[in-house]
Amino acid sequence: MEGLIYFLKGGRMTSELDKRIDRYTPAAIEEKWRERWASSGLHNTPDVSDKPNFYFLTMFPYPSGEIHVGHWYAFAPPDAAARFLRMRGHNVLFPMGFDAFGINAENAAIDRGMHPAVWTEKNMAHMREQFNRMGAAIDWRREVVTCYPEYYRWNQWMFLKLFEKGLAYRGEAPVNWCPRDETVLANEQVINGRCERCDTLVVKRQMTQWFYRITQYADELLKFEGLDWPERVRVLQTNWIGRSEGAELAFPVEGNSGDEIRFFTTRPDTIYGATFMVLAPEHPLVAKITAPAKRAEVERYVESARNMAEIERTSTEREKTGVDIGAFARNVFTGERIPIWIADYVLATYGTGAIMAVPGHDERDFAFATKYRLEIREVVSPDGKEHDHLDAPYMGEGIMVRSGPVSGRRTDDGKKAVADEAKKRGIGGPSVIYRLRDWLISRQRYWGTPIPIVHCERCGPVPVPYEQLPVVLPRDVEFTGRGGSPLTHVASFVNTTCPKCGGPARRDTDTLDTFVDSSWYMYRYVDPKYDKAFMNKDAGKKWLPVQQYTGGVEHAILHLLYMRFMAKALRDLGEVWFDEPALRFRYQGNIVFRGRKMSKSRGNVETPDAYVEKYGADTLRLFMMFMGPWVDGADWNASGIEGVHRFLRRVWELTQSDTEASGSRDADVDRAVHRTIAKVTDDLQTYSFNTAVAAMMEMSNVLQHASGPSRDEGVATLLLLLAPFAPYMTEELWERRGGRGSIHRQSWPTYDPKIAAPKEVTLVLQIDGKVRDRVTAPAGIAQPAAEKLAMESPKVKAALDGRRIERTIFVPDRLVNIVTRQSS
RNA sequence: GGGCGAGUGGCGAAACGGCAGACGCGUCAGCUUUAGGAGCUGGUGCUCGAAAGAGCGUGAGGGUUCGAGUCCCUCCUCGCCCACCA
Repeated sequence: MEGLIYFLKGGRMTSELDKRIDRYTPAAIEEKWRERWASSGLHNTPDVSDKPNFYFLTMFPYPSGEIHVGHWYAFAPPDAAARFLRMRGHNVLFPMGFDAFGINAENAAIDRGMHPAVWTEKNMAHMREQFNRMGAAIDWRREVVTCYPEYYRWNQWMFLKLFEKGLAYRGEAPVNWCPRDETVLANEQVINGRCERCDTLVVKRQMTQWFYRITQYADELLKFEGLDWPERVRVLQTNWIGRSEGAELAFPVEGNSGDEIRFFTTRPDTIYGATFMVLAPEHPLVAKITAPAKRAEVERYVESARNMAEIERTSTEREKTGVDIGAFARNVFTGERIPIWIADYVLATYGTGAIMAVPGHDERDFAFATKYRLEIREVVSPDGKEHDHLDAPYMGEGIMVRSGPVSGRRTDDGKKAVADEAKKRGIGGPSVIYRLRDWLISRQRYWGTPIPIVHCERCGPVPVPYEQLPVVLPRDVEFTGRGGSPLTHVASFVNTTCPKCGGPARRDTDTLDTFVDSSWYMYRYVDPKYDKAFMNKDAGKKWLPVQQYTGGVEHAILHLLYMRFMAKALRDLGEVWFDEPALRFRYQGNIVFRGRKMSKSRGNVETPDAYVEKYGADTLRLFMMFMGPWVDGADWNASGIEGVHRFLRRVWELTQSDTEASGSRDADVDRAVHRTIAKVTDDLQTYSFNTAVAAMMEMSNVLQHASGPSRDEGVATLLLLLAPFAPYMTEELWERRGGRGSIHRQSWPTYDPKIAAPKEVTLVLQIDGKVRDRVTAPAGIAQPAAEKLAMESPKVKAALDGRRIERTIFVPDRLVNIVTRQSS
């Protein structure tokens, strides 16, 4: 069969027999071109060519083992978009790699006894093969794999650079701990109080960990200037960073210790209503200032808060609890002595871990005060009148009452007045805080980048000297799944000497969060084998920043925020020359299966291989793009795949049949062709793949019923338009029709608006907005002529009977609407 | 509880404020075929009607407009994100 296809190539079929034999056989065609493209290096991208460079990046996958339909959805449409840009005259870098570190590999090792490195290699080999079957135009020479020492040594290098700059630090903080994975998690990896990976309830633990100081860039990360990113992603990031303006103030603790409680508030104007204070149970002052009589009760409460799962503790449904610690602070504005409580509704990790409670004007404080019979005082009134009793807290703006010298002011004005007054008295002043916390980057896991730090009893944490990088992850370890990270048990790795004093020391056994790996991989693609720096800057200058980035919305906060942070940090280290790593971002929606996320544990992962086998990769690519709007994702249902396959077969048949070399042009066909060029070009720029495919289907329907030179040219044009979508079949047909070189190296067709413009239009005739008739008119018909046509319509005449014409609306080439009034 | 997004045929969907349902799936009828399949031609929102045609139709209700799936308000349902953030 295959031989026959080769034999027949280029020739037009004449007999019925030949026609039947020379059918579309995707399997043979696709294999043939996979080999040819690989050997000719068709997808290799030079750093310099006669065309302008364009860096088109799609988020690299985790090597989970299988390219599933979700991957196809993420990669096939961007591949088409990248191919389109190539035909439009760009030198497009479309690289691929693997985000190869991570906990799954380690779990596979524990479950199956296979080393994570072996498991990962096996998976990558399979997935590369699947990428190739997809027909993705990937330059594999530029592949990046994050678990190789030549990659992660630069991860370590960056860590040390950030450490020098104070952007990486070791600190004690209440952190998220997953008891099952036995590791800490970043805030961003806790989903509904559960571990992102294994769904186990996360608890808070006080631990010493490594952090990247992302909060230093909070304000800059809120700016999206010059970025063409979807509104949705910008909003998600903005909310995640959570900027709040207010004041940070301090009230002294009663007694001689000189202690004070610092707190943040967005409502300094309500300070005269602060009738008590609340500390987080973990607040460092608790142990110090608790009254001896209350100590036992307080300790019990602190202990129970510590053991509570994060989700339970922060549940809004739960009734508030707390304990009076028997200490007092002074509200320096009212001069009053106010009680200090601890309660777990105050979070140690936000602000200063302490609040002034204003029950009259805060819901949570109101609920707490009501339960524990604490004073609720009105200090803001909507109308300026004082009320003796509040049934509910009043959170709105208004006139300040019972507020000493600032009474009678409006709250917006009072905010500033109180903050200024506090500053004058030396107890604080205006302040801004963020919801965003520093990025916790250390993990107690094996399969990741070792943190290049040595702990010396005498010198403390000491950076590994740059010339000793990489700190290689030891291969021989035992995977038991218990007893913490396997690294802690590898004596040859752990025991070392201090680079500073030469004394005995221990290596840090934590590894870096894999989101660190992926925060800079786009710089590595330009020259992944470069061994003098994390990036070959000469090559990088030709490509970066990324002009188009695509990936799933689920990374809107995690990866996309870390990636932006890393670019800014590297910029401040003098290592990159731009503020933002990716100028334009577009996301695809999720592919779900019967309304649920596909996952191996649910056993509902759909593999594309069977469809590729049956219909070919071109069909599956096209189907992925035809299903619906790319941003919306889809519930996987392959029932429509026959339709796109039939379309490809029809295109194939179009190119097989005889055509008339002579004959006259057909204006209708020419118009359809040029309109389709316009539509597909437009849709590819806006990622509206589904309507682009629909337009090509319409075009092929027109061509099927046409003949002559217009048809022949139309078929050639259709192949070019279809090339980014169905690269294999179009390449085969291009060759058979005697095309020179690869179809993928051809120029994208252009269209003539004059040819695309319709000659005739259908004018809709309306009476009072209701459609009464339709007439055909020459395009560009003027209003008077159109109105005349309308008045000639019998249906319009009938509908106008007994009505007086008030006015007429004319929309060129579209409609005439006659507005009437009942004549009396 | 807050924020964002979405509700259109049996299904996936399309529609610069201007012919609702392009394109495709499914389905029905016809042609073709020994048969199955594939292919081709045509129909297919709902209701009434033999037909011509008429009426009704974009989650519900109101509004703006000559004209609303599209803009505004209220509500309902679903999805995503955040969720005691001071």
